Parts: sequence; structure tokens; C-alpha cells
Amino acid sequence: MADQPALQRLDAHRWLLPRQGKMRTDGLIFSDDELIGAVRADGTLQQVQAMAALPGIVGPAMAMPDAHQGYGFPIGGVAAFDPHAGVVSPGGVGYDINCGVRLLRSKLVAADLNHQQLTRLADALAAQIPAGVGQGGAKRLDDRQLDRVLTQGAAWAVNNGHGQATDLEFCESNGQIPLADPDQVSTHARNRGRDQLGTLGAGNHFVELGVVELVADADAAQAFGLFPGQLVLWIHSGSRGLGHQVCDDYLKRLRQDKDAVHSPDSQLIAASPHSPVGQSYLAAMAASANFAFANRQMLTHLARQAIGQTLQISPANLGLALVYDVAHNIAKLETHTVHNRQRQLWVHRKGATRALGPNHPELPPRYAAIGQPVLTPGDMGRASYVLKGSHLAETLTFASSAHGAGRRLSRAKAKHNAKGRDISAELAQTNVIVRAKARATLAEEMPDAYKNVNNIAAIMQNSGVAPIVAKTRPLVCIKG
DNA sequence: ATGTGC
Repeated sequence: MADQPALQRLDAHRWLLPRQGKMRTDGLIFSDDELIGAVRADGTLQQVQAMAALPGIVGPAMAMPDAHQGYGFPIGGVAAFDPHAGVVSPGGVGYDINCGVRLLRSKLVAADLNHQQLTRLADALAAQIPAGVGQGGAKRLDDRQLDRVLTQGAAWAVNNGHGQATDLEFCESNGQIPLADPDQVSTHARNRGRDQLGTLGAGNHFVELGVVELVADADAAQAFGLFPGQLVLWIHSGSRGLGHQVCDDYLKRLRQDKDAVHSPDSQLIAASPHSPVGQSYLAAMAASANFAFANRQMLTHLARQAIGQTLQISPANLGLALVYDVAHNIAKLETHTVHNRQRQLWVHRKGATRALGPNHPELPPRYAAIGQPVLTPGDMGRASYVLKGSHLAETLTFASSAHGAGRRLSRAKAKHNAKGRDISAELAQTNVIVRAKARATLAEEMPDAYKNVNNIAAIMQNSGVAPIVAKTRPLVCIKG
């Protein structure tokens, strides 16, 4: 691409995008020799420059190693803003508000399951977990129930029989973002989400059974309850049509609002957190985030049931306990130390995972000595990683890390490259059993559509931001 | 990501 901004290499895993033109701060790119080419080739760097030009930005505008061009911010973008001089931006959070990941451990050894049992698990999960674009679930919430979901988050699901109380302890923010206001969520958004609680969705969302194939940090793995050979369950989903509509609604509203903060890139439209429209967006964003937390909790319950029924194992013997649940599309008001001063900042993580270091007050006691589990799923054929947050992350990245592999090919390009191929058969040859509602999804989501998550994990580890704890390999993957 | 376009 012509006119690519000049990058200065800082070290093996970091590049500086120096402040220039309208930028108010530097850009900082995490990458490596293999991945930096893709970041240069799409619009990621220009988007980082645009982030850096937003008012009230504190610290650098960052791109994680899985970054690629997105709407407004790149996917993999991290930026922090002063609550008074700064902004909040729907394009800095993403369309899928609180898209996120959770990981559950089990008491089972994967090798004890034969191929037939894994196939039956794939069939049961595919049958019992509603998936696909526009797909509804078993429940249709009335307005009162929906209000509670939007304010209570995962706790609503647990309190209504879809999980156990201990699940909440291991969710980021306990699965409930404060100051959510259902009244800031449009009727249209509510109606889109009303029957979508406990549904997977489509695209890169998945439910996966995997096996722990490597433990790199024995102490951390023990604290997280992970051991080699263990069967684990990954769940990746978000706020479905409801969050999507909220993002859409507030982008439209901002375009007509006198308090909107405009950028040369109209996708970056933003508002002061204190403006009426900014306050409304934040309250609706929080409500959508709570919907997503409740959704992943419902999906967890469905998966526990499907697995227990299929294997005829009691919940106690299955031991599907939550390791952690992270939000990777969200803006949060957090306290960070900047130039030796504690400041409240609106940290936008869009396709980026929070990565709190040891002894952070928001960690559950079980993880206090270790740091936060940083869930970093890869593509459906290769691997996924559990990393751990660090003090360095708190000083370097506002406690943020990568959110996964990140797309390498556009959806259109992936579909083109998959023409004439049977992705399901290719995955079966590498012993991954996949079930997808739509053939097009498999093409868009095939392993070569993604960056190599091994590189992503190595960058996060070697930069000191998020050391590797464990690696898992996929066995069964359910897609929309 | 998304009732995958207005």
C-alpha cells in the first residue's frame, strides 16, 4: 500500500509509530518479523494514527500483535482516555459489545475419550447449542426479565438456574458491569436480543473441546486448575443482535448529536464521557456487556448439560469449573498509574484482553499471586493459549494483551481461497471434529484465514506483557 | 460481529 506510515523498530516485538501530523501521542505496535508485514499491508497503521489523534488520549495508541483493520479502531486496538479531556467511541469498542471468551477446566483426561465419544460430544453440543446468524434460543425474555439481564449480567443466569455461584467469581468484573441502564437500549435492540440469550451466533464465535497439550508455567497452571492432558472447554460469544444494534444506534445518534467529537475518519466518531450522549452510550454499552456475560453463562450451562448427558457423568465428576471469562470488546473506567500518578481512565480494548498483574485487587483470591488468566484462543485447527497478566502489562499496555489469533485474510478472501476445498474434511484429517451451521462460516474461519497464534503468544510472552501458562489443542469445534 | 444491503 502506498503512503504507509514509517515505523521505527524498538526491539524484537515492538515498533513505534512516531507522533506526527494530527497525532497527539505515539503509536505502539506489538508484532514480529513474520506478522508485521500484514499490519503494514492493511489500514491498521492509519487507524492507529487516527486513534492517536483523538482528544484526551493518555499514553500511546496501541495495536496488539493480532491487529487488523476494523471499524474505527483496528481489531486489536487499545487506547486510554482521560475522563474529562478524552472520549468514548463506539468504534473503539466494536459492534459486538463484550464479545469475549471463557475457559472451563474439567476433571477428565482427554485421552480417556475415544473418537466415537468425541463425535457424540460434537453432535450433542451442535444439537443443544443454538448457533448461526439470527438464531434464537429456547427462551424469549419479557421486558422485566430483559431489564434484569441487562443490569445483572451473568448473575441473572446463575440466579435463574443456569450455572453455579462460583462461576461469577471467575468472570471479569464478576460478570456484571456497573451503571448499566436498560432504558438507554432501544426497543429495536431489545427485540433483537429478546430471544438470543444462550445462543452462540456466527462468524468466529465457537464452543470448543480441547486438550491441554503443554504446561509452560506449573505454578500458574496449578492455580488455574490446569494439567497436561486435561479436557477443557472454550466458549467464545458476545452480545448478539442486541449489542450490534446498540452500536448501530449510537453511531447514528452521534452523527446527529451536537456533542459528538468528530475525526477525519467518520467511523471514529466519539463523545465526551460526560456528555449526555456519551453517558447514554456508556450505560447502553454496559447493559449490552451484561447481556453478553449472561449469554456466555447460559452457553456454559447448555454445554455442561450436553457433555454430562452424552458421557453420563455427574456434574461433580465432570468438574467443569470456570477458569476465567474475559471481555475483549469493551471500554472500562480503570485506575492506572501514569508517570507515578494514579489516574482514572476510559480504557478501550477492541479485540484486546485485560491482563491484570499479580495482587491486583480485582483478581479472585485464588489467582492473586499469579495474575489474571489471559485467554487467547487461536484458530479452530491449531491451538489456543492461556497466558497470565503481569505488572509490566500494567505499566506498558494499560494491562492489555492480544485477544487471539486475529484474521489474516478478509472473509471474502478466505471464502475465495476455500473454493473447491472441504474444510471439515481437512480438519478431520488433523483430528479436529467440526460442526458448523453454515458452510460459508467454515471457509471464512478456516485455519489459514488466521494469523499463527503461536506467534501471537510468543510476542506477548517475550515482550513480558503476558507470559505463557498453557497451550491447548482443539478436539471438537462447534461453529455458527 | 450482524435479521451478512437500502
